[in-house]
Amino acid sequence: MFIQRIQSPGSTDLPGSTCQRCGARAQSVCCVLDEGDLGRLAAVAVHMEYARGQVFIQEGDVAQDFYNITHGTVKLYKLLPDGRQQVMGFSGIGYFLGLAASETYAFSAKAIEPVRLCRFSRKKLNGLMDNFPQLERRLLQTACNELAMAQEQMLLLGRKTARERVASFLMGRNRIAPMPGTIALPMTRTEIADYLGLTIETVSRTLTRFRTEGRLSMIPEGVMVLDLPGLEALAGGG
Amino acid sequence: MFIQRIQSPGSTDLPGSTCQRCGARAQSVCCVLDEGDLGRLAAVAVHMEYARGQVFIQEGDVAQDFYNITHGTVKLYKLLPDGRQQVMGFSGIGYFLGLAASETYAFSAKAIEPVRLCRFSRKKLNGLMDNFPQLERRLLQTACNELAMAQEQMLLLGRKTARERVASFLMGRNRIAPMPGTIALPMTRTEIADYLGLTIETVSRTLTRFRTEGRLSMIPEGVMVLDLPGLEALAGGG
DNA sequence: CGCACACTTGAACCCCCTCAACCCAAGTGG
DNA sequence: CCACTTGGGTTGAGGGGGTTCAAGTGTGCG
Repeated sequence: MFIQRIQSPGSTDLPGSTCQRCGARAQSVCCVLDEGDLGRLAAVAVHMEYARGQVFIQEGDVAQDFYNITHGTVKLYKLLPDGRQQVMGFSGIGYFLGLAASETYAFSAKAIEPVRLCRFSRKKLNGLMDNFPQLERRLLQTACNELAMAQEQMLLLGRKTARERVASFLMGRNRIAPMPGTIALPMTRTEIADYLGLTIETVSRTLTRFRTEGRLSMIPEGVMVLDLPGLEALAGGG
Repeated sequence: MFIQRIQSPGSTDLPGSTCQRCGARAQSVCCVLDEGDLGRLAAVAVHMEYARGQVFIQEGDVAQDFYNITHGTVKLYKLLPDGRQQVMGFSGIGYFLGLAASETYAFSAKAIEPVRLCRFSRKKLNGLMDNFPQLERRLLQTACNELAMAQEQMLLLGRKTARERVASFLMGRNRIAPMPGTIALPMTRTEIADYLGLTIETVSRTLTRFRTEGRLSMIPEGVMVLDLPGLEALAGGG
């Protein structure tokens, strides 16, 4: 449960330089800032690193910080009192965490791979937003995107069958895959099940059935798509 | 399917006056603007009225307008190709509709009661946001609230039982009820079912069972809560 | 080796869905 | 006035998709 603070080596610790050479910059909200303004962002950013399995946002805690993921994957989830879990999503590089209207976090966040991220204090970022309206507009866009994805997931959870859910999940992963057709699944079957509102057994059986139907093949890191049109049709509920 | 355009009578049609005396102002995003700025908002607003059953936003259509509800209730929903329906939410007075990152609407909207609303062109409102950053910040808050509610609904759809879903729905309605304990249900059982990821029969049976258990009593406009603690406990999944 | 963890597979069960009948109130039209 | 229709709601019987329970496989690791 201990938190490791990453300090840049002296020569690269000039103000702004860390943000300017950040690998996640192009994919994150930071991309709306130019080289000069990045310095002011870097001044309020703290680099963090978490090991696999670490929970770094706890539902209900006071929301003091925002996070921007630069490496790895996290899962966002909510729990019921008896332990039932619903995963809200899996977030990777460039993803902005912590958007919340209320004073407390609405969900927990756990690293499912080794994760590196930037942490910003809410207060300081609010100050930054006053000076950089394009940052605020970008966050509004981000929030709207999140909302659209959440609504798509509500359709899945409320009305799709198990086969349609698993197919939808795979097609969603395929859309963000660096090499389409080869889908990485860094999360466990349990986590997939908790994301899709199913049990681990149903997920496993459904994947097996997709395999025996020739729609995909299993590889160590995930799956390879063999029948893209078929899976897309299933995912769309057609 | 025809759309009625409401024109204010001459004497009240002064710029800004319509917004200043709007009953929904205090509950809507407009509340961040002062009396003077309201005039510029009123200049870009068009008052609309829709009868019960009218669909005024169609999923997939180009998103040219935002809407702000001043009277009545609308349901927001998505459809699968075969007709399966998922209701994303029921929106009442003061609610801001049309927040969308993409160029097209992500859901449809139907009036389930006679509805009056203000329509703003996206373009004009974007121009307004440049001048009134507090409006943009309020929209960001709104979007974050929506997101939190959507995530709570994902937990419901993915992990709660039928009883817990209906109880959660009733407690949610109770929270926004003008007289707590007396819950208005302007939507049909079918619409409740499509909101909760259930069938109409299950919703009906569950309500009947709550009644026989002495948890509520049915009234013409909705239900009256008799066992608030019990329903709250059920809703929370306890 | 032994343990933990992730995953798969089988069998039985159950919650909710499907199908169907029925009630009731509000039109509507002769 | 009654006959008929339509839409919303309730209730019952039966079936099925997914869960639950259980056993077994594979794999990484101290």
